[in-house]
Amino acid sequence: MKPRVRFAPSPTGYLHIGGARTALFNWLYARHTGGTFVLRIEDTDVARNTQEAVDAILSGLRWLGLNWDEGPLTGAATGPAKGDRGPYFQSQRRENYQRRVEALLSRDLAYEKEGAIWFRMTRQPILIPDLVVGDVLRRLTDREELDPDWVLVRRDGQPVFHFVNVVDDLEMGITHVIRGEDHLSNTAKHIALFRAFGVEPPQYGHIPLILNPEGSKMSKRDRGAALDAYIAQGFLPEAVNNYLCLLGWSPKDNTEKLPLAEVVARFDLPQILRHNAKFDYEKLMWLQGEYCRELPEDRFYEMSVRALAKAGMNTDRFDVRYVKAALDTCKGKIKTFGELPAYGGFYFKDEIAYDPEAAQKSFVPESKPRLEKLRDAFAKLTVFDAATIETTLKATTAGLGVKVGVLVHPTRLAVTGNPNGPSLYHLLEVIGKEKVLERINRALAAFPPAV
RNA sequence: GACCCUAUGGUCUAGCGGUUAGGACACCUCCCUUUCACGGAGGUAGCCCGGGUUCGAGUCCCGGUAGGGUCGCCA
Repeated sequence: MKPRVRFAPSPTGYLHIGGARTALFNWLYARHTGGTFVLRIEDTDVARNTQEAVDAILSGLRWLGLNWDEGPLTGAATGPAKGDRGPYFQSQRRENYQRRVEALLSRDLAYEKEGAIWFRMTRQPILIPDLVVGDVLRRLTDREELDPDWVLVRRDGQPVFHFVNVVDDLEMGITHVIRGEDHLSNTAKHIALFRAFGVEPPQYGHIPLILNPEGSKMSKRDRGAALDAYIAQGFLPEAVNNYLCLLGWSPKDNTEKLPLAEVVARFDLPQILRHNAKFDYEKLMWLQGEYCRELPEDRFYEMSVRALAKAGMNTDRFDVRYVKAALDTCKGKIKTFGELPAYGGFYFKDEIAYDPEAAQKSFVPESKPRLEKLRDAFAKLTVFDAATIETTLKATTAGLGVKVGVLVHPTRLAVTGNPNGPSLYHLLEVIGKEKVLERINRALAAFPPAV
């Protein structure tokens, strides 16, 4: 029988990186084994559920490319879904829970107390066979020693997580439960419930947690915790996926950068690590840079244009060849697309704002006549390409008896407003002689007067 | 507090009784480039502690310690 796995988030916040990693591991296992990946929305906490959170889960998974074989097609709880084990929103599965409660009640495996319905929990230690951790014998804690029973249905009629989770896994035919290790202790409750229903529990695989750099569970205030931040900052899903694969799983051969398709082929539960991993934003950023640098041109352009538009820069008013040439000088230099407006925005702006700190260093009285000399040399050029520009600039500095940097820095600042950026000679070529002269003149006017 | 999981450089990890303990990120130095990146060459830095087992333990066992998780009418 082919494995059936699921990702069952509760829509109470944003999709966080730990949830995304759990989804990814389930998806990988399904794809590796030819099994089925189910998405189920656990919206039983009516007080904390939000529609935005549901939408964020669906769009986040789609952005990562983690397509589900069964589950909702839209964020609407009563909307369309694919798969024949639905509904896939727990809020739409009330009758199932009711039926299951009654079954337990009728066999005295559950009872009512103080308006809630309680499960008669075994006092015996429960063996949790775990595909990742190994066999775990869970004993009662001292608190449970007093009374191991636990609530199935709250006084307000709402069934609790442990109950609905088990009922749904049972009815949806889930064969492997791959989830965070924070559920390991609670698995004893789940196993006992499955047995109460007369069925053997699914197989479990508890994966290690993702910790923040301080060493505790990632929370929303931690940098890098929210998936939508990556989307907003112009990360690439392949980079995020790749990094997430490396947190808690290892290809065992020192490979760091590997495409998802290869992970699908190599992924399996036994190679999942047993210890928690701290989230390393820098390493994710490194992978992001790697993937960004290798992006095919058309995708790079497409994402660049979108990032610029988001920052209010409309590239449509420029010639396509100009846009492409401009973006070419940025490719391989930026890591995320969120950096692009600040890095290469000068290509698409009319007014250049000078970096104040750099202006103080470069726009000094003694460099004014030098920059004027360069401007005059540029003005005489009939060919304005990178090579000619470089030769001209170097000849000018040589004539002045100064280092190349003496002209490079003020020129860059005058034309781009930034202390650094794409190759100066190439960016000047792209911008074109006319605009370059214009910008140099404008900068010259901004120079402080000589004393 | 009880129960459970875990323990290799700052971080992610390889290792599965005999290795000069390997790789990656980060960091430092140099080269390339008089921007910033990329790239190249070096470098600093590690087996939590204590007992066993063994001719020999990062590797196996036990005990500490430390970190994490769980003990809700949250999920």
